[in-house]
Amino acid sequence: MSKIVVIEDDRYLREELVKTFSEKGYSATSISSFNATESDILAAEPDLVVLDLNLPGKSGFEICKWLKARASFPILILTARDTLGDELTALGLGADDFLTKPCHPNRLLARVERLLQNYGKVRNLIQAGDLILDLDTYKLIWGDYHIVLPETEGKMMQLLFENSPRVVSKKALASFIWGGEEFVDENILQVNMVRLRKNLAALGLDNLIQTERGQGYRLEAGNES
Amino acid sequence: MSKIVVIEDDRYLREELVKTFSEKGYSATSISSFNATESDILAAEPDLVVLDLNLPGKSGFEICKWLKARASFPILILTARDTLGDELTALGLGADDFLTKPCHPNRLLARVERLLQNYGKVRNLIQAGDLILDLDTYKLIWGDYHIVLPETEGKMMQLLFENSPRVVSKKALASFIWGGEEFVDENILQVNMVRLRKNLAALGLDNLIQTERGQGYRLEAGNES
DNA sequence: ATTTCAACTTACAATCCTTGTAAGGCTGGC
DNA sequence: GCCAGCCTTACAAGGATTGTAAGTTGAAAT
Repeated sequence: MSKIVVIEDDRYLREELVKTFSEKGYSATSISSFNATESDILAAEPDLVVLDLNLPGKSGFEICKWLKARASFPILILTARDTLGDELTALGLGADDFLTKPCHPNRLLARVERLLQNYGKVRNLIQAGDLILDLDTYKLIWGDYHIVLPETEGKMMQLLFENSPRVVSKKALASFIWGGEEFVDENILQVNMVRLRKNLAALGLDNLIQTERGQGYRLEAGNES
Repeated sequence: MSKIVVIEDDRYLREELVKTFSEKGYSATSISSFNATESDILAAEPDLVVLDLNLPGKSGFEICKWLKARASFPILILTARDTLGDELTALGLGADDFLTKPCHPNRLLARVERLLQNYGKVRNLIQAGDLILDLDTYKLIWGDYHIVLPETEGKMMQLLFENSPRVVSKKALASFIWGGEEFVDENILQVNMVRLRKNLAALGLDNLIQTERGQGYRLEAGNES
């Protein structure tokens, strides 16, 4: 059965949620320490995340955005703050649904069920800014346009997505694409970078990938908050 | 701007909704006669549909299912019947969101905005039963599994999807795939059918496409209501 | 201004995937 | 058993993708 991870700092509600999901047959867990929240979530390999916005330390918005850039599970925001602004922000960052507390368990379950069914792990989609990348086919979506990249270029895109907007070294790219330990030829990487950039330009994305001389490449994702 | 079509039999609410959307800059229209609802909607080429469940004649559920099999725009159900069962049914049929009347305009707008942004026309997805087909890449999704079909097989799938569960003649398939008027070779169609079936079997979908001797092929989509 | 090294660019050939052709085998209904 | 309709397999042409080779360009430092 699907695995759900609950991110909620109120202990009572957290356990209530886990119980609700468990009773419905889901494998539900939660995170109780919020030091390395994001990586803890990734490590748990969830099929869906229920995320509170008010957490000690980092904001739920940040976590949502971070996760969406490197994983494809749906994120359901569950918050006490009933602001339309919050809802718009969350949905803009890629959140898949937005419910306010208190929330009837059946309503929550219905939404979770739908997300798992419709937008679940099957669609390997990751997101950076206003770009979406399908990891199965390397279809890149931007606004009304899309393009299907060949595998090598798609993998480059993937690693750049996952680290956006940080710099990715050529070494990291090469080992991600070809898996090899040592880094024999650096020319082939550049060739593929040219090809990728050409494909992106055809889409209208001209300066998406920037070169950091001596360090590597960086993807500056588009308009977001 | 995106085009929204409102399907609602209550005249007052219908005009209210159209006005709400228009003021936000959408191109909103509605349908006032419900004789050929489904084809009217398709003919309007919407980017999103707001659909009431209680309509004179056919049920909203039927319309939702029919549309999802041959178009890729998101469908938002807006209904007065606040039953959890309805919500589950609608979402199971592929509806993308579910709101109950009365509904604050801002809430509705926020949801519409999200659907257009996240799951809009960009992703060319059509649905038949529990299967999903991406028309850009011909990625076929079934539960936890997926496969990427080559173009020819993907097109076969598409036409079978759009007519499911009715029979599609070989002639129709051939002219859909190759466009030609006359139907020269029928062997190539069978070859591709074998390949498609082999690919489906690898996914676990063994008897998905049935042969109707002398008539054509038929796609019997999986478990649904 | 010159040097130097990283980054960029283009052309070409090997490889793999997809497609159509060909030829024969199977099957259900009469 | 016969025939039309359907299925199956093997093969070759064509195209897309990938890596190789061999340069040219450009920016920082002297």
